Amino acid sequence: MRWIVASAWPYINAVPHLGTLIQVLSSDVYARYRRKKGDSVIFVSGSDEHGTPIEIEAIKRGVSPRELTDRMHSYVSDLFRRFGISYDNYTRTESQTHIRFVQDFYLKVYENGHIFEKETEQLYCPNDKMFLPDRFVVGTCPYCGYERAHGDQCDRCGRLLNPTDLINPRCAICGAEPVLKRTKHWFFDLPKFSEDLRRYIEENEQLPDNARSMSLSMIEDGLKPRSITRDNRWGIPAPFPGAEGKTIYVWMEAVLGYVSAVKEYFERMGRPEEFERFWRDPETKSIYFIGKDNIPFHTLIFPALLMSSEEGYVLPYNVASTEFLLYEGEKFSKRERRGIWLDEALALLPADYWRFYMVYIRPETKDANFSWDDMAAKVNDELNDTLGNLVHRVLSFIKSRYGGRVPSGKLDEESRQMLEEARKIASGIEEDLERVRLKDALKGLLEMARLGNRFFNSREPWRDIKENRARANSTVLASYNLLRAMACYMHIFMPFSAEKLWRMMGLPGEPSPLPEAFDLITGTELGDVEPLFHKVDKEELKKRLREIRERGEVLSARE
RNA sequence: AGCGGGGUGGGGCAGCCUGGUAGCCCGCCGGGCUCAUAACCCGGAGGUCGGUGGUUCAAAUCCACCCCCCGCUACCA
Repeated sequence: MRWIVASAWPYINAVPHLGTLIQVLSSDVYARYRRKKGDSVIFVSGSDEHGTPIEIEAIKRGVSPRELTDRMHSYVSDLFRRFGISYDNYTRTESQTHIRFVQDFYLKVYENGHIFEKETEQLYCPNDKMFLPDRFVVGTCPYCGYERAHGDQCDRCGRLLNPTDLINPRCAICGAEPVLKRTKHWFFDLPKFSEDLRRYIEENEQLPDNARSMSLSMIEDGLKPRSITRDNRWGIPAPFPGAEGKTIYVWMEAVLGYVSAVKEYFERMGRPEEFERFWRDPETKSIYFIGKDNIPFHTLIFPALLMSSEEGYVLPYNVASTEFLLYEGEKFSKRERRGIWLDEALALLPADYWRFYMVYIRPETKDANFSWDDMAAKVNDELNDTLGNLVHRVLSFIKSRYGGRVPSGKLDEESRQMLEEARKIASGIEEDLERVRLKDALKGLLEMARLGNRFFNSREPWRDIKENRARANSTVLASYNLLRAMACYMHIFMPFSAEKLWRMMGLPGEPSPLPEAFDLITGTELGDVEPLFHKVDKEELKKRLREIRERGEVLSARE
C-alpha cells in the first residue's frame, strides 16, 4: 500500500513552539508506523515562508525576506531532525519546484474556467506602500472604544469588525493613516464544487467526526469564492494574464506543497515517474496532520483545488486534526514568553522525553494542557519507573546472573501465555494507530511494560535461579523477548531510546518491522547496560529554562 | 451571535456513536517482594458522571432546555 503522510507546514516567522510539534510529531509517529508495517511511505512537509508577517519581520530585522527565511528554514529543519522527525522531504515554499508547480497548477485551474477576477476596495498604507491585511490595521473599536482593536476583531470586546469600521484607523506597521484603494483580485470558484465536496465527505467515512460535521455544515451554509491573490511583494507571482505584481495567497499555495514536495523528492531521487505513481494512483492513501483550525482548508479547499485541476490527483484519505495545546492553562504567547519553544525544549531534555509527553497528552478530543507538574509526573512515574525500570531490571538481571548471555531453551506454559498477552496488547496498539489514536497506542506500550513487571514479580526468578534453573531461564527468556517486541513498538514513538535499547540488548541494526516483533530470539550476548531514562526535576528544568532565556542560549530566546 | 469541541472520584484522562447500575494512570492508605533507577507487585478507601426536565423496564450514554470553559467564523498564517 502506498501512503502520503504530511503535516501542516509551519509558518517560520519565528521558531515554532511545542504546539506546532504536536502535528509534526503525530505525522512522524504515523509515518514510522506505516513503514514498520511494510507500507511504501513518502512523508513530507516544509517551511511556509511567504506572506505579510514574514515580510514585516524581515523589515524589523533589517534583512531581506529571503535572508530571513533562509536562516529560519535551515534552523527549523535542523530542529526537526534533532527531534527525530523522519521526513523524506522537508522542503520550503521558496523551492523552485514548488514555485513552478504552483504557477502551472493555477494556470491549469484558470484555463479550466474555475478562476475569475473581481475588483475590491482595500486599505492601503501610503507610507509602507502596501495593502494591509485586516489584521494589520489598528484603531479604536466603534463598540467599546478600545484603542488597540484590530481590523478583523476587537481583542477587548470580541466583536468582529471590518477594517473600515475602525475609528481613527492606523497602519499596524508604521502608524500612518491608511487610505482606501481599489485593487483587483483573482478568486477560486469554490461554490461550484459544493456537490462534489459533499459527496466526497460523505463517502469517506474514515474522516474524523469533527472534520466531517464542520465541513458539511459549512457546505450547508453555502461556500464562498476564495481569493487566491494578494498584493504582497513576498510570494509566488500569480501567473494569470493581467495579474502582474500580484502574488498567490500563502494558504492557497502552501497546501499545494503536499503535492510539490513529493514531486521534488522523486525528481531528486532521479525517479520522477514515481511522483505520478503516488499522486495519481487512486489507490494511494494520503493523511494530513493538522490543528482543527485548518480543517476547512484540508477537507474543502484543498480537495476542491485538486478536483479543479482535472489532473487526477488523489483526494485526501484522512485529515487527522487535533485540538489545541495550552501552556499552564493559557494560550502560548510569544509576546509574553509564555510557552516553550522547540530549541529551548531540546536544550532542556532529550527529544524522546518530549516525544513521549507530547504524544501522551495529544489533544485528541479536547484542548490539552502542558504543565510542568504533569510533565514531570508522567515522565517519572510512567516513562521512567514503569518502562525504564522494567528494561533495567531485566537486562541487569541477565548481566549479573547470566553473565550477560540470554539463555536458550524452552518457554514454559506461563511464559508463553505472557507473550501471548503481550501480542494482544500489541495488536491493540496497531488498531489504535490505524485509527490515529496515538495517545492510546502509546499507553499500550506502557501496558506491555506493566505486564512485564507483573510477570517478573510473580515469577521471582531471583529465587528460581538457585532452586529451579529451568524456570528462571524461561522467565528471563520471555522477559527478554518482551523487551524486544517493546523496542519495535517503541521505535515508532521514541526512536532514539528504542535504538539504544536495541543496542543494549545486543541486537544488530534497527528494531525489527512489526510483523517480526515477536519472533523468538535466544542466546544473545548483551551490550553495555545502563538506565534507559532518568527522572526529571521540574524545579531544575524551570530554573534551567530561565537561564537559557537570560543568557540567550538559543535563537528563540533572542528573538 | 453563529458553528464546533469540552464539563466523569484529589489531579490527568477513557467510556457516550452501537443505552443495562463507571474504567485507566497518577496520588492517598494498608500489605508483599528485594532482580531493578527508594524502583516493582497485590489489596483498599474515594465518583451517581455540569444543572433541570423528558424518553425507556433501564441513561454518564438518547432527546429538550439551561449554566460554565475553550476554539473557529473563511484578507493572521
